[in-house]
Amino acid sequence: MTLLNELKPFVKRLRSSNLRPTKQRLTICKVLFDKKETFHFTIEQLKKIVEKNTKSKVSLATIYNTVHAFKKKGYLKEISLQGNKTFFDTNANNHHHFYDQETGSLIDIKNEDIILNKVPNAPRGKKIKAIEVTVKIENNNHNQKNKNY
Amino acid sequence: MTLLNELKPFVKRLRSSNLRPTKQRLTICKVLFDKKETFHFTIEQLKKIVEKNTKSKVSLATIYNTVHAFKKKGYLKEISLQGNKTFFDTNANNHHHFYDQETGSLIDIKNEDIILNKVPNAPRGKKIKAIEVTVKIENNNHNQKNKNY
DNA sequence: ATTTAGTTTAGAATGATTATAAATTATTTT
DNA sequence: AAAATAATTTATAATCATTCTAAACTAAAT
Repeated sequence: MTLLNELKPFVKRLRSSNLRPTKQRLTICKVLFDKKETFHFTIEQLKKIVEKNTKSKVSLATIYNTVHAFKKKGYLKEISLQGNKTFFDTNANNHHHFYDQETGSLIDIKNEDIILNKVPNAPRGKKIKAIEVTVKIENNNHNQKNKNY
Repeated sequence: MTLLNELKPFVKRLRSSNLRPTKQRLTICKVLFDKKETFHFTIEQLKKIVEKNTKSKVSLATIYNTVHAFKKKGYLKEISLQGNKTFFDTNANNHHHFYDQETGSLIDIKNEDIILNKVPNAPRGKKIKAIEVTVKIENNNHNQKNKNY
């Protein structure tokens, strides 16, 4: 009954999106949205977390299907990054990122911590949908010349 | 001899980067850097252009090798975008992009056309290497409700 | 001219993602 | 509540981009 209660809002949310509240989807919801903090993940990572939580296997295809369904409904954001792995973000609101390519680490920047003073007009017939800033970072000592102290 | 002359600067450039000026690399240089305007491309696109230009086959591996070598030397930039295909940019300077996900089209925004007024400090031990802004655009009439005129 | 080192190449290997089609499960209809 | 239906899950195959490999080739150095 505790279980039922904690899943109730997800059942509602899924139903309202025309997604059937299946066991798999509810587990994934719990893993993704029942946290204090938002976070970033890859498909493989999510699969592992879900399987650890449920102590049972979930098909990789289901993870892909569900993540894409959630993305389409606006519950998840796909993050634009170089490289071949796709990252997702449980923070679906507009916000920005620090990205360290050397370590692959990704850190959220709150929307209000970046202010754009000047933005060009969208090309003819188009309008701006979102603005995403990626601040690429590297180690402080990177490229530091050897100094003789 | 005309041919030799127009390739001379590329020979020089390659040599100075410790890259041997091979036939393939020189053709790729010509395709990439002998244009008035910079442009964006994928590996497959570049392969096609190069083969049309030389009327002969070039190995896909060579295209990959060369593009990565040029990127490492700073002659090309890899563009961060969602999706599985990697885009490169012959404009290696700092600049930003409009991106229309529906059409996949990518348009340069000059660095000076976006001004960031507020930027957060890099995390501890890190420094900012580059800032990239992606302005996502969509059709003007997207999501427009039907109106009865 | 010979040697050495770097480059190209075709094809194999890998890794992420998508497609497929049968089995299962949720919902709707009766 | 049982039967019919429609959506979902699943394992596996297929696809696609990218990287690896090792042999053949080419440029540069001796």
